Formats: sequence, structure tokens, C-alpha cells
Amino acid sequence: MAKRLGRKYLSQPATLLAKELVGKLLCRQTENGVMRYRIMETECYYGEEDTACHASRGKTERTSILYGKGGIAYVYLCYGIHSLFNVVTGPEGHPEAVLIRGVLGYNGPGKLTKAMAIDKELNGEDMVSSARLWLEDDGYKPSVRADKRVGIDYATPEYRDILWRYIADEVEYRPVK
DNA sequence: AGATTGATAAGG
DNA sequence: CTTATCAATCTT
Repeated sequence: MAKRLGRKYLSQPATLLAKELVGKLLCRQTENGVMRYRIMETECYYGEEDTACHASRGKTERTSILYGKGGIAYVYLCYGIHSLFNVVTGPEGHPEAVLIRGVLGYNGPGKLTKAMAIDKELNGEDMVSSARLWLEDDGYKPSVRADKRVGIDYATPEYRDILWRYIADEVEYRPVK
């Protein structure tokens, strides 16, 4: 039986939750009904010291949401085209988040948000209490492997090469190379 | 390999 | 105000 992920769970460090969230269900309620997709790929962004994290240059209008409570949605427009969806994690006041990079059926951060009708309108949504967007655990536990993060060449080498990307080891899931 | 697309953040 | 940059995707 699936149960909704709560504040306490989502307030754990992103470094831990990035791996934990792989295999969980991302749920979206729209006027057409409920969608549920299993999370297959994530990335961890952790703290101002992580030069790949949007908060690395301090708190700004955009990144202030990263400093909020665990369980808040952080959605922003990338390259002017794609909405990217993150789950803010950790204690309030510390900037960290888990980027959802892929779900079963959609192998890219911009593709899954399009499929699930997630856009910046959902930025700041509290997934602990929201009726539109939330996370569930149905007990499924895939095996997970780690890899380097993608698309962050601008980061310093120590953070560019860190293994903060987590991918479910599923035969039917093939992430973009 | 190249085009696309617009919000964001830094600089003048 | 102006400009460079970007946690990507699709087409050639």
C-alpha cells in the first residue's frame, strides 16, 4: 500500500534522499485525473559549497526556494525551453535539492515535466500537503548505481566529478547517454 | 554539430 | 537597460 512521503522524511539530507527517492512514485493530480510515475534517475545538489548548485552564488530571488523546508517543489525554466523539477530537501535554511532526471517512460528532466504538466506554476508547491503534486512510497526498492552529474561543466572539478547522480538498475530503463 | 528558447543574474 | 549564461532537447 502506497503511503505519502512526509516532512520528516523529506527533511533528510539531499545526499541521502537522492538515492532514496529512486524507485519512489511521483504523483500529479490534474483535471484529467491522477498520474503516477516511478522515479528512475535523480541528482543531488547540496549546499552553497557545491559549485554546481544554483545556490552556490548565494541566495537570490530564484534560489531562495532552495533554502526552504524539505518537501517543497523547485521548478525552473532551463535553456528557455524546459521545466526542470526538483524536490527541496534538508532542514529549513540550508540550500539543497534533488533533481528528478528521469521517470519510467521518460528519460530526461525536461521530458518528464512536460509529460506530467509540471511547470514553474508549481514552483514552491508544498508536496507534503499539496493536492496537485506529491510523492509516494509503495515499498518498491530497485538496485541503484551512482554516476557523475550531467550538464554542469561550469562547476569546479571536485564537484563536477562527484558521484551524485543515481540511476535505477532496471532493464526497461535506458537513460540518455 | 547546430538551432532553439526565455528567465536569471551580473554588470554598466 | 544590456549581455552572457544555462541542471536540455530535437533535428541535421
